[in-house]
Amino acid sequence: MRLSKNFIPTVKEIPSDALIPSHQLMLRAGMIRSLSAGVYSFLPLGYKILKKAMEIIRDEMDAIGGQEFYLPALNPIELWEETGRVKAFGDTMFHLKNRPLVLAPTHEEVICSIAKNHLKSYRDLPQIWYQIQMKFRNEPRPRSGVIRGRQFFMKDSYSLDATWEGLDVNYDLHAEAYKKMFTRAGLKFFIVGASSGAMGGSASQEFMLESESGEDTCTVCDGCGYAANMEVATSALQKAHRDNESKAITEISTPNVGTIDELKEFLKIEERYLAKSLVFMQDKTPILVLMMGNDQLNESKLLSALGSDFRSCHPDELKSLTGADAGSIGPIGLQGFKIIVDRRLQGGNNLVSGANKNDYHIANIDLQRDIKIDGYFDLRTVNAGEPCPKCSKPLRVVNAIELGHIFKLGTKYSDALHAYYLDENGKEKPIIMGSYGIGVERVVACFIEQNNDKNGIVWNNALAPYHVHLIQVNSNNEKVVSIAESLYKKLQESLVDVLFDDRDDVSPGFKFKDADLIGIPLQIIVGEKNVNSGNVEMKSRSTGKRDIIEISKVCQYVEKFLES
RNA sequence: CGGAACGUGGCGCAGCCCGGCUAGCGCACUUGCUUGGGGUGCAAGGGGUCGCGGGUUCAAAUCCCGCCGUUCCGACCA
Repeated sequence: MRLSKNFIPTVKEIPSDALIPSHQLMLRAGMIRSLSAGVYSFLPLGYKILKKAMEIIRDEMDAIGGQEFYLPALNPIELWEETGRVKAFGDTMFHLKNRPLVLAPTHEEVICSIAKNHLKSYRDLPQIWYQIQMKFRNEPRPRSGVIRGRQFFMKDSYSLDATWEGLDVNYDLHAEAYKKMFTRAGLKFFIVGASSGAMGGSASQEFMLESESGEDTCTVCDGCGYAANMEVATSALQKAHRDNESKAITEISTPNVGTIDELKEFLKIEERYLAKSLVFMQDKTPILVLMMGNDQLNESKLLSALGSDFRSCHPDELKSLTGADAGSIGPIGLQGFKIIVDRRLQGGNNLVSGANKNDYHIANIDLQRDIKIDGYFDLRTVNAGEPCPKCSKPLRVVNAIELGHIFKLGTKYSDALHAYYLDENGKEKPIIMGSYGIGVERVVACFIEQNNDKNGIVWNNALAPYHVHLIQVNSNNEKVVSIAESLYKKLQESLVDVLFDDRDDVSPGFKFKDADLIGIPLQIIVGEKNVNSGNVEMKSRSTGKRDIIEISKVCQYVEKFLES
């Protein structure tokens, strides 16, 4: 492709709205332009790269027997009413004003409606159905360029099975396919156990990429490779140990002591003896949550412990429910509360907690003796430096970008939409589903996040928009022009995809800067210096290494380079 | 949705606090010359409803009010 005739609008200056490297570079290299918040046009260069990413994904999906669909973005709203997801998505789903249609944010409903009409027998199963298409989500806050947009390409696949064992097989096939895709794309990723959240289902893993600009938080262990989303992460931190003797309960005066730190200072005791109380409302039931010391409650963990949504209490509500303000609330003497306790406190005795009376605490609480407890759960948030639950090395806490997510969905959607099949015994059963997503733009943006330098992007062969970047340095030199032209022709004949900088109105420095910015792995530089002795220069974008080679050996060199 | 900032030729910005000549600078663009291995140099040009609406004033890019847009922090994130 000739740069003189094609549209790759590179820019020198960094657009002020772009903060992260991938966003800045995608704009500067002429890959994308923004149209409005979270909505991007892909220009020819960017689209070419996006298609490369899709091709890798498609290839690995086909390899596990996936069948590609093209599904409608416009969905009748009634379909979404049936699964209750109009409400579940709420404002995140785009609604059309002049038809009862919504823009699909994902496609479980459509897949199910097809399955329901055509997969009637266990003999029709299993199936893997996938699509690589635009999804629409009215994100309240788009950010980080194409990493969180309001419309984006997603590879979504759905496994349809007759048995739970079959689901396990398809789930594992997807996990393996994902590893292959991301490895081929050159991404340094890790896999975490995750919360399946409101999506429902039994197991779920996320494919993550460590990045400062990530919106998820994960713990990772550099020792053994353990990694988990903070929503489910645990550590091998010591539990409360039980003193031999449980002392008698006593009320103690603690004037002006509100926080755990103040209490620790005031009583001069170890933090592990302190039980912090938090109050939530679930429907109309007040919930008291006990945490050790300064341990932070993780709301995702609480959500899975409670099973349904909850909210925190207003200050005046706290006072009327417990008789005290936050800071003096405790488990002793509460009426009508459900009490749940973090596992770290399990078995604890001689604990101090609020007395439900301002400025007073109760000492020597024995959880087994003094309180009726409705359950122990892991509720705390892991902190950096705590020991890994597998190997006890210190954990790191990192931000990460979610590239892909695989779920064992189960029968939630097939039940709601009556997608049933007949088993060997002629018995009607819901199809068992899995759902597996990948953010395509994220694959591209994440690659750039991990592969750039001060001059621009550094593509690998898998995602690079062109195989080689041919630079004709001196357009006024006939010999340079004729050699560059003949190399262009010859390379194209060898099926090499060439970006040819044949511009005659641009200085050499400008061309080199553009080449480094766009970041094609191999640059072929045709300049006066070398052609006079029958040579051209091959420059690797990643290493900066230059080889002077004979003109006749260019194709051979390129071939070898592309294989590596 | 809560908090904050910004909005001035295509891009990056100055001017605004303290109202007053024809709204400026760099990049990009056009033309000519120049240069030709790391965003050449010189010269001459074109391009602006100063986000939108209202108000104050003799006079508003500048002060006041409202709205819209964009970005950041938080909440949310299937």
